[in-house]
Amino acid sequence: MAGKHELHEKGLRLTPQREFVLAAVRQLGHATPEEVAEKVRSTHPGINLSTVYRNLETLENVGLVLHTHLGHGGATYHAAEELTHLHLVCSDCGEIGDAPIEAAANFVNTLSDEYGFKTDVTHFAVYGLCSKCASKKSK
Amino acid sequence: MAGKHELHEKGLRLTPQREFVLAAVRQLGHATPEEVAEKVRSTHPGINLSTVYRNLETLENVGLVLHTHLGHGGATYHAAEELTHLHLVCSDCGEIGDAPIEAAANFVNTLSDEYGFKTDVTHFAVYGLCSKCASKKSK
DNA sequence: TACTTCCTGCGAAGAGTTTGCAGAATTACA
DNA sequence: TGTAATTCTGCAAACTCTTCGCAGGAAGTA
Repeated sequence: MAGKHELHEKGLRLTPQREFVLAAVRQLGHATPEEVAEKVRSTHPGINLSTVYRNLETLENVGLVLHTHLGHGGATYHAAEELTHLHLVCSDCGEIGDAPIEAAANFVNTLSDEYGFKTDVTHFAVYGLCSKCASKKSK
Repeated sequence: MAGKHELHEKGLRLTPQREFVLAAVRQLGHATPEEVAEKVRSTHPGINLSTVYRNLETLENVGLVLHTHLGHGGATYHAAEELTHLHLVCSDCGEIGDAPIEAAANFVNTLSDEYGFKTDVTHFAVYGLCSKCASKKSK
């Protein structure tokens, strides 16, 4: 699966901790550093939180993972190749939904054409009410 | 300008601290709690940071101010009546630009029609490269 | 004015993240 | 395969940002 060389190619050393962190990010989809640590501990109990933080940063620097801000303050991490969707964060229930990037295509073009702003769609969270909470409120 | 009654009408007591916090938010446009505190201290030096936090929360509860997440973690506060624009946060220089809400109208409709998601446009930040940084990079 | 209730300042506590250091572990090279 | 150079990890402490408990003080009410 995850060839060992992808870390070498980036000039990084191949340590179990680093592999586990990368694997955890890929499995979790999106996860906070804390969640990544928890996941990693299921196979590598001794891993330190600092190590997770440092590896997330390192992996982000070489482009293997990315982080997004979903609002509550902390960052959440994604495998770079899996970040192909928008995040719809419900202000009511906190649920994080997905929508394809294409849904924002017009919006991105508008901002680019009219304001010269090159939107990084993969990095922003969209706030609002999910369909469940919206219908709950209209009752 | 800011009639004294607007706080009374919300069932809040009228304290100098509270008035200053509200005034600071209105003057600053968008500001972190720390910035609000700094602003308030220019006229009311002794104000405590906790007081600022508590008043921001109180004022938000009654709908006079709102907060948005611009990404770096902390929240920034706005006067409710002034929050009529999108935030374009530059990932490179950190500058916060504005765009009218209408620029997102199509996007909001798309999400509503296709995913049932009711976007709160005033609460989300848009990440990307501002025109200055974008042209810098293309050189 | 006197009373009730809310608000403020202060200090401490809590969550989340970063940093310095010493001891491993990994890699490169002979 | 052995050895040296360098990076990485774990641990503990430090830091930032935010919240909380408490006691005194201020605002509102009659």
